[in-house]
Amino acid sequence: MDAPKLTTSLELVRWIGWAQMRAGEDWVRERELSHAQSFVLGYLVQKPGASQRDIAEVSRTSAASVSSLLQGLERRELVERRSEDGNERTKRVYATVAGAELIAGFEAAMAAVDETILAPLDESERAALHALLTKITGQLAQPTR
Amino acid sequence: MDAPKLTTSLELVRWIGWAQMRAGEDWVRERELSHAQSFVLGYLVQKPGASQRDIAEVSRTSAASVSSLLQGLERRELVERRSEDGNERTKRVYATVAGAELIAGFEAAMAAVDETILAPLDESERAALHALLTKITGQLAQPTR
DNA sequence: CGTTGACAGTTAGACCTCTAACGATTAGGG
DNA sequence: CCCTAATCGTTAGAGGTCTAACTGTCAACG
Repeated sequence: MDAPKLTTSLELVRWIGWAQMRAGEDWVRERELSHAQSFVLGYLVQKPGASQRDIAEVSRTSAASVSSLLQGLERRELVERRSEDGNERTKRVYATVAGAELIAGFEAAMAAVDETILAPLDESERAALHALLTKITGQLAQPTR
Repeated sequence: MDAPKLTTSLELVRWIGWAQMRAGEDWVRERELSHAQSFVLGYLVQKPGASQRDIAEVSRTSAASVSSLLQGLERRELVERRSEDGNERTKRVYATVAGAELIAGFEAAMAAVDETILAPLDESERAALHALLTKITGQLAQPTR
């Protein structure tokens, strides 16, 4: 999706964010992962043992989608589900070694994309941009971790 | 989708862009439009008479999706398709008055969201942000119009 | 205890988007 | 002219996400 006019700052933000997303999606596509799957896998690397409930909340998707999405990841042995703590109702989900390695590759690719996008700015400009963006995001609802 | 850590500038950009998109999606959802439909309708308001080919290219979606997407918009009388210029192969698409009104409401809503997001910045900060973002986007592939 | 209500996860069915294959129309070169 | 190739749009089938309804588990309270 292109931004239509690119006049206001936030149209520019939309455009940049979209360019990032497209690059990331290209990367995961080549590995036959969906955007949602890569996000969930990334979350599991940072939060091993998260419940499906947690995953649904953080990725702002439905519990039903998480269920089928994890089925796919489990089939490819990127993820494991177990019941623990004598709790048969909740399932804890863990990324496997293969899953963690995949995510490491993804994050490296995204960092490279970010570097490309920021290339036109020098150090002081980057610092200024970061300060302005931080000021904006401070006002928005914080992400859940 | 939340951004995971929010440390780098581009993670912040992702986060802001995502907040915008979510707000926009809420708005169109209430009107029973998909994100893709609202985008296409918006494009048609700016480019009356675009071909389906054009629409697919600009919205970076498949011609097949455009086809069924326009069927939905046509059923709701937000859009019209006609063949013109003695050309029976290409169909030209136009937003109806109702369609244009819907988009006007959408854009007003998005402008309000943007204002809320930018609220923490004063005039000079906004100018600085705009300059930095322009410098970045100048390097990226320009949108197709 | 036993019942009732809340909670975690799965399944069923609808919708939307995609890729691939297909008609139909147009343009261009012998 | 006509044959070929390219272009525009549609249809068919697969895959993914959503909502709603369901099963199974836990907790609380009489």
